[in-house]
Amino acid sequence: MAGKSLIIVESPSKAKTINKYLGSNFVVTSSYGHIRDLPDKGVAIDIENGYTPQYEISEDKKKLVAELKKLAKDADDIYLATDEDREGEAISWHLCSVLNLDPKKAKRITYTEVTEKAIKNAVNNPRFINLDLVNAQQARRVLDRLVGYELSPVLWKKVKPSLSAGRVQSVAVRLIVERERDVKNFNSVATFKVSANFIVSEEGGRTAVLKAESNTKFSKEQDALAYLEQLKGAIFSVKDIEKKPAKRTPSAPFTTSTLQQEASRKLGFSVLRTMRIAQNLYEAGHITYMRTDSTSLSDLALADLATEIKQRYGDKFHKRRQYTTKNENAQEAHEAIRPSVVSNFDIDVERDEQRLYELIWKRTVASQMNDAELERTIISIKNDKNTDVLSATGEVIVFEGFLKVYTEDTDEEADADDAASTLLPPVKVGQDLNLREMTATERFSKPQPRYTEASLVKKLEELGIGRPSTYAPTITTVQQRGYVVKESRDGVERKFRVLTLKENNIDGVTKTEITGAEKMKLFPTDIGSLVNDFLVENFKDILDYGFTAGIEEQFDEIARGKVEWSKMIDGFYKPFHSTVQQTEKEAKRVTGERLLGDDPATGEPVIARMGKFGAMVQIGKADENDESKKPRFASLRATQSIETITLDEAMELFKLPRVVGEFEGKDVKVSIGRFGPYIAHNSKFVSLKKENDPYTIALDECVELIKAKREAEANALIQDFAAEGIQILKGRFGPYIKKGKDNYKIPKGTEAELMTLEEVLEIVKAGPAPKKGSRFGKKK
DNA sequence: CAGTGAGCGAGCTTCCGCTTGACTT
Repeated sequence: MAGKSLIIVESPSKAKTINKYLGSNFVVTSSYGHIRDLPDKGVAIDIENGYTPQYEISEDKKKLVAELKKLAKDADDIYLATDEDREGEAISWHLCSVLNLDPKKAKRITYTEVTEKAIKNAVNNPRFINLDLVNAQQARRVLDRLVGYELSPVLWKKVKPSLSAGRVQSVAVRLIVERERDVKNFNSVATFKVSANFIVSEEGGRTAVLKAESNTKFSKEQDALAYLEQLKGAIFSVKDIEKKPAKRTPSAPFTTSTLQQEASRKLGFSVLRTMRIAQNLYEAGHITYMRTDSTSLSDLALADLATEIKQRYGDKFHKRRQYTTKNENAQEAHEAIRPSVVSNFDIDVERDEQRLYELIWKRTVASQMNDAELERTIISIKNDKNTDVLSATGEVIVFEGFLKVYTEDTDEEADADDAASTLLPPVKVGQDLNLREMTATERFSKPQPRYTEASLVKKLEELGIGRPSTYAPTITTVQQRGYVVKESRDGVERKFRVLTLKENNIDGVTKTEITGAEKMKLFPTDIGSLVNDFLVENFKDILDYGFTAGIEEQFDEIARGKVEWSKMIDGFYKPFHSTVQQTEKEAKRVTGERLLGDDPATGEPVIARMGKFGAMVQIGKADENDESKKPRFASLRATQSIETITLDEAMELFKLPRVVGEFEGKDVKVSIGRFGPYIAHNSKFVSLKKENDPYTIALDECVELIKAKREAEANALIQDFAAEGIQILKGRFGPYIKKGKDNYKIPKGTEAELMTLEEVLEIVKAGPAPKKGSRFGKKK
């Protein structure tokens, strides 16, 4: 390694690419993101001493850091090439600290595009670490820790253990809670909209239909009826034909957020799935980096795109465009998400990867294509009975431009009556038109739609909350905490009136439609609403939609060297901490308690509230003076909520646990537990199937389930050391050892059937396997 | 596709932002 230079980047795939560009005098390796951070345990900030963070090398990075140290020791020169943003600057600074480099002298290089020219240019022009930018990152990190680790314990005390709050997740939950309330409180207004179909004779004796609409709307059916009455026998004619040119412009290339939105709309992917697939494409070298907030393309990419478009579609389809990023918070450390090699349209990957790649390819190519030119035609139609004018709108494409490749979808459901992009039959001004029928249809105003994962990401980005690397994990977190659920819900039937004028006759019919049906939308849970209301009431500032934008401005001041970071934090923390203390002292426990009515049997009050293990209903209240007076409890079903459950529904819940009968001399009891409905029999438990109703299931059905479970257990038993109370069982991940409540892993390559008692005891002695941690950020 | 089934007595939970890998109890 003597005479060689070491370059450290953040992503290993990037390291691989850069390695190809630089000669053998360079060794390119990666830090895999941050290498040091605050430990999980405790606040780990010395608040009294200038908020000094107590950084640690993360457990899973120790091995990596040791390797980096070794490489650094042997290198002549070290270039810190982490991303050109706040976090990247901090990573370089942490690298200095673990590699014993002087941050004032270390060589820091940056580039926003991974091309040979950009990399070589960067290596030839190193700078020093920007300590102001590092301090802005430290302020960000410390503030997030203080908010998260002081707010969460307040929730443990006042609401329920293990809950969490934070600058980003709590605002995400607030958006969903408030949108849900808007939807529930929305007053739908009915209006009658008028449309008409005319018959137009075309050359050759054929006829075409011209569809037109009136701008006049009626709030009452009788007014709509009067309008139609008035037009009985009317003669309609073309009043005017107006033609206007119009154009459409392509969208900017993908950022993380817009990719997540379009993959959701066009492919139905969750944001997590989109990111996983994009990661695969990135690692295989098919696309550029997928966590980016930038819409810009490298000069190299622009040139390749020009060649590709001209060759595929012709010169007039190409238009060079460089997009500026609208988002004020963008840090633009990378390019937009684009194909690495634009001439590759077909790549050899899995189907989902292919579909996402195609989307990226088309979006990128379209972004460098010419506007689509359209001609919009508006035909106005008058009549001899009133002054109302109907109009028919049509659109024809004069020049396809980028539409040849790509159209962006919108979140709004397309109106089925939308007349856009239709060709209108040929008519002349003054020409009479034959009315086939005219209808006045009752339509209802709609509330703002509930959020999908992707539209929530869009909203968060607009508010400047969260980063490309955290959108998907944030959405997972709020669901994991039980604040939010993603599900589909059935709609309800709604009646609407349709009045039809046909052949001088008016008919009124009542039709039904389904309204309010939702597909994979985000809904708040009881605990989500409860926690949100508590936080909004007591920590209004932090839950404010503008909070992040406000502190980002202060971080910018730090980055510009105008403000000392610990002073900024002090200004935030002093009032925040005193609010925390005051809330802990004064705020009442939040249970969302709601009185449903009285128990018909005993006359005692029945309430719904949040308990330690979730939403529940309760009959009677505990009495300190009377030990014998214990309330009865029952958990709510997953589909029920504290805010909407009725007394009758609550009383149903108390029918469990239910003794169905006897089997082998023991009671067969049915109840609903933490994991859903189950049968308890002879101190064993059997889960009910989806189709079994715990309130009505019969004894023979229960017995069947018990027998089935016994058989499954017998099949799962590989070895039984009854004397020691140890069993070897067949599990989901292969065989494992079970003793009492503990499970033990069997080493790879060991034949479970042939294990001796001695071998098993050896494993048991070594202790049970550690509990499963979360997917990201493994616990020790 | 195994296991879990309570209603605080113990200790623990928790943030946001960078990154990918190991093969689960």
